[in-house]
Amino acid sequence: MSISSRFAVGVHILALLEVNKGEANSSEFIAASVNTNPAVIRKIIGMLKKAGLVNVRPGIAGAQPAKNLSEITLHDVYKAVQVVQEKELFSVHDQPNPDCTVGRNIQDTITPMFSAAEQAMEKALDNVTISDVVDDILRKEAVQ
Amino acid sequence: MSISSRFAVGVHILALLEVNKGEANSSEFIAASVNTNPAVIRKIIGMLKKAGLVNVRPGIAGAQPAKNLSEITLHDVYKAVQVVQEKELFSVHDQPNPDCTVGRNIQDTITPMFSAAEQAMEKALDNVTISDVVDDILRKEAVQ
DNA sequence: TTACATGTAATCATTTTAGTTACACGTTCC
DNA sequence: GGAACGTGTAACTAAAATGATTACATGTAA
Repeated sequence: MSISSRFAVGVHILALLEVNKGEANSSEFIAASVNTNPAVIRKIIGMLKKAGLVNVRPGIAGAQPAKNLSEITLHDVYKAVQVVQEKELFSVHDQPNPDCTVGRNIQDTITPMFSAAEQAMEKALDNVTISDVVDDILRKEAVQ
Repeated sequence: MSISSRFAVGVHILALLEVNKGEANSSEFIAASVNTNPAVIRKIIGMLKKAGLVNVRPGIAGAQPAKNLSEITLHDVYKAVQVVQEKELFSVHDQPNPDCTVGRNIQDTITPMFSAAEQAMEKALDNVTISDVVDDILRKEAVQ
């Protein structure tokens, strides 16, 4: 199972806003870059907006970053697009047998262990900003 | 999206083998503790066997850990049950527009970033062994 | 040979995702 | 005011993945 590509698309969108900052960046234009449907882009941009990462207004083409891109981390985007929603990244089988020693304790035991691993991942995502992403894209572009 | 509960079930099975080590631990018995179907248990045990974590033989009831439980980490189980198979934990949208600067570089840019986060998570899973899980279960059980 | 266990394939229902369509609503400009 | 264009959002669809279930071949032991 894989994590929703909404995450990667969210990063793509923010990077595109910077690289293409002279343009209007309508949902249709962004959709062409991502290669998907404009409605999908609008939905994801709506999530980024709700998280305070971009500014966008109805009827006006284009979106703008709501803060400096060096202040937006991959973790911010990860949270914004609700990759895991209210649920945990790791799912635990529910309703194990309460008549069994392991069954009645396994959930309480492994949940914090799984959370620790999830937090380690999120911390790693905190170390990379959209600015880093843009820099890397432009570096790769210059080399070619 | 959540990571397959196969992972949690795999941990459950290994812990049960230890806590209940006097018994036969047939797939039917384990299924009752996990609260699922015996065939599901057999499939997961088969994966654990292939990874060298348990010993089990056709026709003979029960499975046994193939090594000391303090030498089996959550990461070992994670890999054994193929939570992410050959794919990455993070999925990247494919076929972004090659005519766009961001589109033709985004995949190569974010893939290693995502991998780093994934590895941070796996490293955290390496810090916990099945022995730790069993100890915690028995500790919780004693308190009640 | 009978009883019981594992190994494994096939099928099904459920859930989630992304894609698609459609339309209400906001903005701009003539 | 109205035409053109854009965002916001809901509804529906197709595809993919998961876990559950059933069935049966194969292995073991008494």
